[in-house]
Amino acid sequence: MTVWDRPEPPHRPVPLDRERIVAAAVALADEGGLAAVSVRKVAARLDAGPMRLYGFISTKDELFDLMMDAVYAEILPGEPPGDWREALHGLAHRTRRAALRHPWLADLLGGRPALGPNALAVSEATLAALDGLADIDTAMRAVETVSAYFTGAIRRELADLRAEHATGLSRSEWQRTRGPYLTGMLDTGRFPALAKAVYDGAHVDAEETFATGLDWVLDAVAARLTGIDGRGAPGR
Amino acid sequence: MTVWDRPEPPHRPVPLDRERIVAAAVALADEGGLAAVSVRKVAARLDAGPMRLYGFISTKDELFDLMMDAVYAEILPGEPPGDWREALHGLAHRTRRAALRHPWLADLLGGRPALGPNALAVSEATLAALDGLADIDTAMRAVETVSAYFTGAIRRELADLRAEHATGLSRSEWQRTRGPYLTGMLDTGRFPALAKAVYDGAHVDAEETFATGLDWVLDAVAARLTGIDGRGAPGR
DNA sequence: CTCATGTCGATACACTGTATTGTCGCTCTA
DNA sequence: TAGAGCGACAATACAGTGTATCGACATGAG
Repeated sequence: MTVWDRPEPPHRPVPLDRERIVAAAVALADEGGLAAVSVRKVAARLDAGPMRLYGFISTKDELFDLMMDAVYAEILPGEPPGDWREALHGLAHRTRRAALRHPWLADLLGGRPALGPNALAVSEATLAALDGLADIDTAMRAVETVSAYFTGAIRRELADLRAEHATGLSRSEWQRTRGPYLTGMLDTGRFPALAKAVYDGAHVDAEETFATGLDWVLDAVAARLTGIDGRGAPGR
Repeated sequence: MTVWDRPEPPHRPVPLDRERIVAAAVALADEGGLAAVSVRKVAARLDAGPMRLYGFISTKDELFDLMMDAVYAEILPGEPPGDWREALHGLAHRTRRAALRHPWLADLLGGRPALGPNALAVSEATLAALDGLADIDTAMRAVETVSAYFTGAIRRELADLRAEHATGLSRSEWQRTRGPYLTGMLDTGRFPALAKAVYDGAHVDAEETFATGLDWVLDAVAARLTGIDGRGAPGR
């Protein structure tokens, strides 16, 4: 029985694991946004039937969870930070850069609790950088407050960015599309303060806005961390 | 020709407007989350065919925009705030309460630029409260920073809340579901700082966490607003 | 060599957003 | 008053979605 007689071995299914699945899903999302990630398309990229994936995940949301955690791997600090401020500063900026690389991250950020191993590692590294500087509750508040800030800021930045890009040519095209409505509204005179802000504002670039707001928040944290009794000035 | 001879007039379509459409959509979302809002279901609530809605919106996303703006009406300050801090404080808390009434708001917050009339009115009222206290750019930064904070904080709070509720009975059931995995991970010893935080943390309630973080951020804003030269302490 | 097992793919279902097309009542004109 | 145009509405259609179910089949054990 020569090779010629023997039929080709039956098409063995491609071996699959979560890593390959997530990589395919992330690639799809990078190309076409979260909406482009469908169970069928991910499976197709892996030469598998759609139902195959349900051996590894039990719901599409879980696929999103895995994608999130894959990105948290990019957010992990490369080397131990010098101090707590550098740790939080770095965390915020790395998260932002990850979101710029993977715009769909903005849709997921803060959407569900991040409990994957990489997300936990990020939390660990961050909390560790605050160790000994304050009681645990203050440290957690610090992390949560800063995280809340950059989550919100990143979401807004990417929402704006997407709104611009959606119209086609960025900026000029956008001004022509959204402009008429907005200028129309502002010219009604019902929003004088807003109009002044829009017309007289400096329109600083996104990164600087992000960095500045972050510094404000970090200053607030510093005030509590370095306060004599750990409480700092009373709020309100 | 009596009434009896005359046939019933043909079924006249229910008059429709955006307000009714949005009200129906909001009701559906309140009951079953954003996922429960489908063009068909909204239309069905109004005794209309699905395509009917496309005379008022051109895309489902636009329906979401309208829903958002409807909620912004609830966020508008009832009376003029006493000072800038009260304005921002009130804005944050009203937004949070709106999100607790309409949990789906968390999915939309910060997702797309809010340009509806009510959103603009909210921005106007907020910026107006800061008028004269600083240059325009500083005022905008203040609003954006605080907004970023409470957007992120609200999203996280509702994500956690949803994760708890999803398992069925809140808290105890949740501990039993997510608990095993989390404790398992923490007990590996790979996350000592995180483990300490989870086990020794005080687990303060959500509203206090929100309020405290907000006060921190407001303090940071205050430092810039009342600074002699409007810049306050240099960051980083 | 046979049989049980468990993995994989096909099929199916209920549903989605939206384009297209047809219909029908109203209003304006001759 | 008859007709014609028009605009709003509904029905149908299509391509795609997440996921449950089920049948087949290659692989391992006996």
